[in-house]
Amino acid sequence: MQDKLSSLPNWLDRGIADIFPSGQTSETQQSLDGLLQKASKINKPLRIKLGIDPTGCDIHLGHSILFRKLRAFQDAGHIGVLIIGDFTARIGDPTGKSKTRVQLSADQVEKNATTYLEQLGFGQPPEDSLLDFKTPGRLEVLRNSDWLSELDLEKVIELLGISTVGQMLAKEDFGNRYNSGTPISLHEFLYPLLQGYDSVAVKADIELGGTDQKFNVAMGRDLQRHFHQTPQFGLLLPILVGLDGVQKMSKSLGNSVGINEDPLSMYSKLEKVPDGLVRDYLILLTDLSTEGLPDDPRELQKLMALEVTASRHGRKAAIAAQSNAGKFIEGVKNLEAEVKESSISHLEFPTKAFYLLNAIGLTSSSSEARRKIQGGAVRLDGKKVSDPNLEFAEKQMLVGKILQIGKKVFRRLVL
RNA sequence: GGGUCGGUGCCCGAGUGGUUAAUGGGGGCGGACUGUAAAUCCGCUGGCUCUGCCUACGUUGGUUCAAAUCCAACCCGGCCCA
Repeated sequence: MQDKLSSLPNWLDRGIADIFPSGQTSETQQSLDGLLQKASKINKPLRIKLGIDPTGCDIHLGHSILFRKLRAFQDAGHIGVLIIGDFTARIGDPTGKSKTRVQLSADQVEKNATTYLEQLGFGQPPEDSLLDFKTPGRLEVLRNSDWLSELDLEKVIELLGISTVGQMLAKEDFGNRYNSGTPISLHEFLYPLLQGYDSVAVKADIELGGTDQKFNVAMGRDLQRHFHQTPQFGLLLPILVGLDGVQKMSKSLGNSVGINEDPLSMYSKLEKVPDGLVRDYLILLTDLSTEGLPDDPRELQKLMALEVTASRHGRKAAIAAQSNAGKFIEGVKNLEAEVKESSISHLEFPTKAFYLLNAIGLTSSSSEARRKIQGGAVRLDGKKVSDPNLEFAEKQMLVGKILQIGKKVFRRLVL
């Protein structure tokens, strides 16, 4: 097992959670290593499937692990087959879900897909983007509605016959939901089958996915076998734990870092990930060698934040972000150029402190603004504001000053 | 389809006629501390230019001076039976 893994090239081996099948080579089933060697011998690139659900709009670092690996395959000369699950998105992957997904309109799905591709670097030179869209023969972008919307009932029944209720309930998410009495709709059983059918449709040699996709990827193998194809390999990558250090990175959990966030935000978020995660982040999100890393946890944190930021924005921007982040922490005194500005020109004077906070969007309600002030979180030019009803008679009392909530949120007030 | 139990704030979960914007826990946010963190302690956690007003306990109606709490219908779900 160990030998087998180590025989893989380094670009492929780094940060892998699971490869299956991983058993010894047999007559009918070769190892992944063997498959790669054969491909290079006969000069036939492999087809690497990666499916994405265009349900949200923002790609975060957690997603980027998969794209980074797909890119590595591209750079090694293989074909990335990016499947936009425009059809399956309408069902919703039940993985890890306990609630019904909102049904997306076809328009919305299409819009999301476009945003996804832009974020992945569509139209950009390969050196600036996550995936290589430019080099001929390295990427296919497909939509699974192309083949899934063609399925007739007979075919659907055939697909349903390939799996059993027992197998479905053996899937962790379904099993948990079933045992805890949480509803499972029948159509959700279709999701793994349809995703598996994608593998048949694109004749995938390898499918990339997070470890939570094991069931779906394995289902792809079953379907390929059923349709007389050579079953794909499953290459599972770890799920990135989010900034909270507990749950997987997810925008809705508020523990994520968007792939296109500005360098300062990205760096600031990354430099405070829990110590236990720092090495994982380095391995999964950068190409940095794990040899000779600093022992001091704080230094390691900073290094990781710098490297990850650099991988997205370039080294120069990352270094600037690191220096600015330091100023944020030292406090408002040293803060100069890099503060966001908020216009107060639309405000009517006299105005009260809590109203100001809400009007420039620092809080989501005026009640919240009152609470923040009462809780001692608000400062104006470093001086604590403790009365929500504090009045400012005219603009001149505020222009140029810096309004602060907590330790990390600053706004310079301008006209 | 029948029986039965249930649907409460971001989540879980108390409350079964009246100091209930609704106990408690989680999460989140803020303060102290610190490595910017973790752990710990403290505070906040519906909306509104707020000494007050408004909207909230699946939905809609009803009973009552008064309902999350009682009644009816409907919607949604679990379990058992078919």
